[in-house]
Amino acid sequence: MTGPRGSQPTILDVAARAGVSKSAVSRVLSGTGRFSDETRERVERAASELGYVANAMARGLVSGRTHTIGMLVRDASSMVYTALHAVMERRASELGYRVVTTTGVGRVEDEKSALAALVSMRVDGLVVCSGLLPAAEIAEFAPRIATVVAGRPELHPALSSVYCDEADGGARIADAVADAGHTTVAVLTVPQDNALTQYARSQAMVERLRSRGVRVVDLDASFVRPPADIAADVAETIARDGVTAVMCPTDRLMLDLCDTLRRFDVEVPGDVSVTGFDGVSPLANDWIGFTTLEQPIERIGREAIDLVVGRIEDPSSPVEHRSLRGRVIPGRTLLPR
Amino acid sequence: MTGPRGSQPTILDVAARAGVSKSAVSRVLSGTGRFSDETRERVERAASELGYVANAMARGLVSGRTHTIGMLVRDASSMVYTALHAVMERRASELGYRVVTTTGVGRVEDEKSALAALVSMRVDGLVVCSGLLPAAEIAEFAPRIATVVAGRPELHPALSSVYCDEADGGARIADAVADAGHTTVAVLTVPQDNALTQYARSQAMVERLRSRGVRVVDLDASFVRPPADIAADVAETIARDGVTAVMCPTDRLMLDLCDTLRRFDVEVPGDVSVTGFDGVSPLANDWIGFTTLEQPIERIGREAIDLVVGRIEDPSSPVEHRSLRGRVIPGRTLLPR
DNA sequence: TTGAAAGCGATACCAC
DNA sequence: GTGGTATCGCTTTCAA
Repeated sequence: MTGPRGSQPTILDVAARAGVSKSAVSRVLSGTGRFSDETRERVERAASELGYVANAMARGLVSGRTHTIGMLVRDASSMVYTALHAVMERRASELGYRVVTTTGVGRVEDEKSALAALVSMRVDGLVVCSGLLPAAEIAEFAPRIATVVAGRPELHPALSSVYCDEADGGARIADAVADAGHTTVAVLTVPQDNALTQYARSQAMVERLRSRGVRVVDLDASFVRPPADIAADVAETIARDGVTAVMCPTDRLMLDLCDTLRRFDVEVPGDVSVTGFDGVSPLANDWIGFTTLEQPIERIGREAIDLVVGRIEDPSSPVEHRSLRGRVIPGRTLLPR
Repeated sequence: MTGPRGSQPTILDVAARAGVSKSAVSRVLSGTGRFSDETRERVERAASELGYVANAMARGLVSGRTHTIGMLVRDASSMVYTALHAVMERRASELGYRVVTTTGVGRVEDEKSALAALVSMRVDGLVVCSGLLPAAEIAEFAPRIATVVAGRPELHPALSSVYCDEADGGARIADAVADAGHTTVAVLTVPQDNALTQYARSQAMVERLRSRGVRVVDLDASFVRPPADIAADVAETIARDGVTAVMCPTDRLMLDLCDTLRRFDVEVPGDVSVTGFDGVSPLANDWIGFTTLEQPIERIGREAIDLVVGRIEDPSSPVEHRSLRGRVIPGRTLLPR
């Protein structure tokens, strides 16, 4: 180590050790330009002996490119974002990009700063996977960085997006419930500003149920309400209104509901049928048996990456909005009636 | 926008617009040094009008600090890593750091390059959450970057680590099985080089069971084997050896097993009891009812961050190894016998 | 309090 | 083929 304690070796250290100029080192290590075999060998040896790792900041500063896509996720512990993350990472690496992920810790302010952090790193492209941050905040960077919104319908004219068709999904799972013969159904709904997508799908469920002549009870499932309170409402509506099925906007909420309902001596699916939404592993599993709508996560992730990379490599490529359909997964939490 | 199309405004653009020098802008925006109120106001206005976001590369290049912790996770779709991610993000932000996450896509080679990518970004610290990458590969960077291994016991002298006490955990869950009266038990085991931690916990289970006089059938659960094959082995050993309980090294594997066992007409827990390991939400849920060992994810994540930040801010702070105990979560997949 | 100037570590365009 | 030099955007002395 040449520099002060704790500092990393630079291209100059490598050059000195190899007995060549730093230009030569740069050429060899980046594989551009010409150099002799001997130069290559000496440089490579020196670099590996020194444990040299090029400084991406310096490199990005001059080249203006980082070959990195920044991904903003809403909640690192959500399975949906998690699944998206994995898919995107894979696709990006196929295309020669690296993905770095950051997340707000739930608050809008944090997400803004997380997004700014990504921008400050000068990632080549941005994929936003969060139904929290308003489109305007995201669009602010769009003129300067290729930006795609994934997993949420966002028809902003400056932002491309890929998402599950929530209206179709909500309608289909509602059809499954209606087809099973339920005539009085509770739908858990979150406020629009809690989560756009969840709101949209619940609305679609309500609408389709009504159009099929099903009586609908709308229940408040705001994020701030403890699952126990929601379960209490559900238990009450079962007793009072004769509800025989409950539709949830996410599998996660469905799980919490199934869990807490037991405290009210309500068993799923014995006493009431329940459906979810997302269909992401590991909850989407035959043994668990959730009846749910599976989002096309694989395609969403893949196409989101394809869209950003497309825009990175050709900034003139048009904004696109891709709506992808999910499919109903039948399970044992929905019983015919 | 001053520069060429698509480029971001620089400190010079802000300076020009505010009618001050770039030094002044730098001082105001980073809040260091002295400046008049008027200067501050003009700079702030110019910056926000331009949508200026400082270039972290340029900044980091000169300051030598990024205030960023790089996190390497093995598998972005694993719930354990995902949970760790969320915890770390939260703790880091409390301490004034940002976390960026990368992941290999499963192969050792990819993890090495993902780690190198983090190093090349010159993150201030590294948290490695992967049982895949050999310690030597990780340790290579340790002299120059504060490095902590989380979620896996790593006693390498250059690396701090925080992890769940696998031996204790394996023994405790094994005790639960033995206490329930099972006398012939199958333990699913993965090869050591598939996953150190999983290997360790399975070994601990086997050992404890044997020491309690339980007959143990060791079953191969290599990552490469399809769950159906594993389930077939389990079904066979139930029929042939009279196994009444199966212990799995992860909840995930447990779930796959429960699922595929049904194809062999083996019901859980009716025909056989099953236990898992990890206890991470959402699978750790009363309704699902897994009997498992809950890892202290919250503490692991928090302490990992505390350790890296400690070493970032005081490089002379000693290497530490913290072993944290988990606890058994009773569930309905383990029946007394 | 302010601005000019010197780098940080790499790349790229030069002559040689 | 090779090495010098300007340059990327910013922070940080250092004079003024």
